[in-house]
Amino acid sequence: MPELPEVETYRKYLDRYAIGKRISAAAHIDSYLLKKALDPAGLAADLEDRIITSSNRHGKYVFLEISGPKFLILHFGMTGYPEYLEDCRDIPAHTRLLLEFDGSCLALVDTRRLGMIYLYDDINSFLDDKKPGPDALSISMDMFIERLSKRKKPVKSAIMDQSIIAGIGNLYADEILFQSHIHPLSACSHIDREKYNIMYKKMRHVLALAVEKHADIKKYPQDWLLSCRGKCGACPHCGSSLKIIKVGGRTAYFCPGRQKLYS
DNA sequence: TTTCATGTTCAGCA
DNA sequence: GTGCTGAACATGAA
Repeated sequence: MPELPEVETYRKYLDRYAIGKRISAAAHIDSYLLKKALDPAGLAADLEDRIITSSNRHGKYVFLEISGPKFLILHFGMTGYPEYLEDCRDIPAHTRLLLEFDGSCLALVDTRRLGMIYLYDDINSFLDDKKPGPDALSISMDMFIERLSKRKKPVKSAIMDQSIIAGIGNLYADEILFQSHIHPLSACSHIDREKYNIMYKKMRHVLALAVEKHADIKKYPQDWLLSCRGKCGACPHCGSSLKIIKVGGRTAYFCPGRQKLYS
């Protein structure tokens, strides 16, 4: 479930289990995930005998710095996650990249294969290529308002647009709008500044608390939409039934009684 | 069997 | 050029 809180949780997991490790070999490489003309043999050769030295994150991307230096850049798609293995003989199904250390292993597992793997010499050239917007937990309120308020598209599509703000996906977009009392179809250009202030604070609150809870939905407050989405069907605040619509091709849950449409 | 799913990308259109 | 929409991608669960 990789949106910003999940990806940050994975980054911390990698910090714990991969930093300082020497890569003795890379195996189980699925070329479908390799981008930028990477090929399995070339990637394996580039990774071999390197040490993983640090990690960073921008939006939904994790950057693993390896001695050289180079940067192994991971995107977890819709179903990806890292898994550390004490015993390399027990490789999980759907492993798309396996980094072998001296005795242990790190698997990148991704059932649907929508994840992405890049290797870059530096992070800035990667950011120049992909041009993601500012990270959702780093952006200032002024920048947040500036980047959103001129858009004409529905606010939900805008906050999920990685080139506007990086890190928010379908589930957290619904949660942020739910807590901000904004209808997902509201036009960005019609939301007033005061409401943007609220949305900004709710965005930070939702993402920060989700990171603190290690993106474990079971630990989220009961009055969050995420604790309820797809299960209870009723708004955890007012009890009226949640509505399900499509916004920008994605399923949106919201409470029509509490979320105002700006149009 | 069909539909849907937390991801991005890109062709096509106004 | 800008900005937006919807289909496509790969796979499994309901």
